[in-house]
Amino acid sequence: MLIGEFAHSLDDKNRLSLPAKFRQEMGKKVVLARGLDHSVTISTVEEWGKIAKKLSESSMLQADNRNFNRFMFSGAIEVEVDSIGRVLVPDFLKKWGKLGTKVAIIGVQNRAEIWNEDDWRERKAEVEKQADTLAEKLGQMGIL
Amino acid sequence: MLIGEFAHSLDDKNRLSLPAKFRQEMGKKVVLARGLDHSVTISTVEEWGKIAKKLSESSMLQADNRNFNRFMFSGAIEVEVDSIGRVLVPDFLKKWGKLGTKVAIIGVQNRAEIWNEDDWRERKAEVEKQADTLAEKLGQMGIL
DNA sequence: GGATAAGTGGGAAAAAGTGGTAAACCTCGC
DNA sequence: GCGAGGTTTACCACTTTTTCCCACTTATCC
Repeated sequence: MLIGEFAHSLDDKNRLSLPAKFRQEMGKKVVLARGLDHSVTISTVEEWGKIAKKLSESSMLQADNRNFNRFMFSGAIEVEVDSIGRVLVPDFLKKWGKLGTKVAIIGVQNRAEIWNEDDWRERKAEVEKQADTLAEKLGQMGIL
Repeated sequence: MLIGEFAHSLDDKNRLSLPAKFRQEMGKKVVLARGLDHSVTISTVEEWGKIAKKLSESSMLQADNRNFNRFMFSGAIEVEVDSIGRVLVPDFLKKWGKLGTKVAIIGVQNRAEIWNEDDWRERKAEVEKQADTLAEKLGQMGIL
C-alpha cells in the first residue's frame, strides 16, 4: 500500500527520485502513464498489465475507442528504476502533467501519482475545504 | 508490449528509425501495412500473421469484406530492419499516412503506428479535450 | 551530535538518431 | 553485348541524447 505525500524535484535531465518508502513495493521497473486530471501515475508492471488488458478488451470497431486506446497506450512507458531509486519522466508525460521542477508525489492505494506542486496544493486545499462534508459522509457510512 | 510516443523523422530516402525501445520486440523483420484512420502500422511478423488469419476467417461472402481484405493484404509489406534499426517506408504507405519528414511513432499494445506529426498532435488534442469521456471510460473499465 | 540514509546534481561514456558516401544492382538504349 | 544513367543497398561518420557512475548536500535516526 502506497501512502503519504512527498515533495520531490524533477531535475533538468527529467530524473525523479521515487520516495524511499515506495521503492521496495515498486520494484526495479515501473510504468508511468496518463492519469485523471492531468496527473501522471506510477504503477508496478503487474498493475499496468491489468489496466492494459482492460483497455484492449474494448472494441476496435468504434473510432472513439481506437483513439482512446492510442491515447492511453502511447501515453504510457515502462522505465527502469536506476540504482539509487530514480526514474526518467519522458517529455510527453511531463507535458501532460504540466510538470516543472517541483512536483508532489502522492501514494494512492496501489499506485502513486505525480503532480505539479502548485496544482496539487490547490487541489488539496479544495479537498480540505470539503473535509466537514467528508467526515459527515464517513459518519453516515459508519466508518467513523 | 509496445507503448510510448516517439518523434522521429523520415529522411529523403524514406528511411525511418524505429524507437530503440521497440527494436527488441520487433525483431529484424517487420510488416508495414495500412492502418485504420490513415495510420501506417508496424507489426511483428507474428502479429501480422494473427491479423491476417482473422481477416481470412471473416466471411468472404460479402463483397464488402472481400474488398476490405484485398485492400489490407495488398497494402501490407514485409521489410527488413537494417543493422542500425531502420526500415524503408514504401511510397504508397507514405501517401496513405500522409507522411512528411516529421512523424510520430506510437506504441498501441501489440502494434506501432506511424503518423504524420501534425495529424497525431491534433488527434491527441481531440481526446484530451474530452476529459469527461476520459474519466467515464476509465470508470467503466474499472480502472479507477 | 555522529552516523546513516535520502535526495540532488554533474561529468564521462555509451547509445540513439540522422545524414551522407560509395558500392552494387538493375534497367534501358544503343 | 556493352555501357550510361538511375536506383537501391550497405556501410560509415557525425551530432545529439541518454545512461551510468560518482560526489555532494540535506534530512533522519539513534
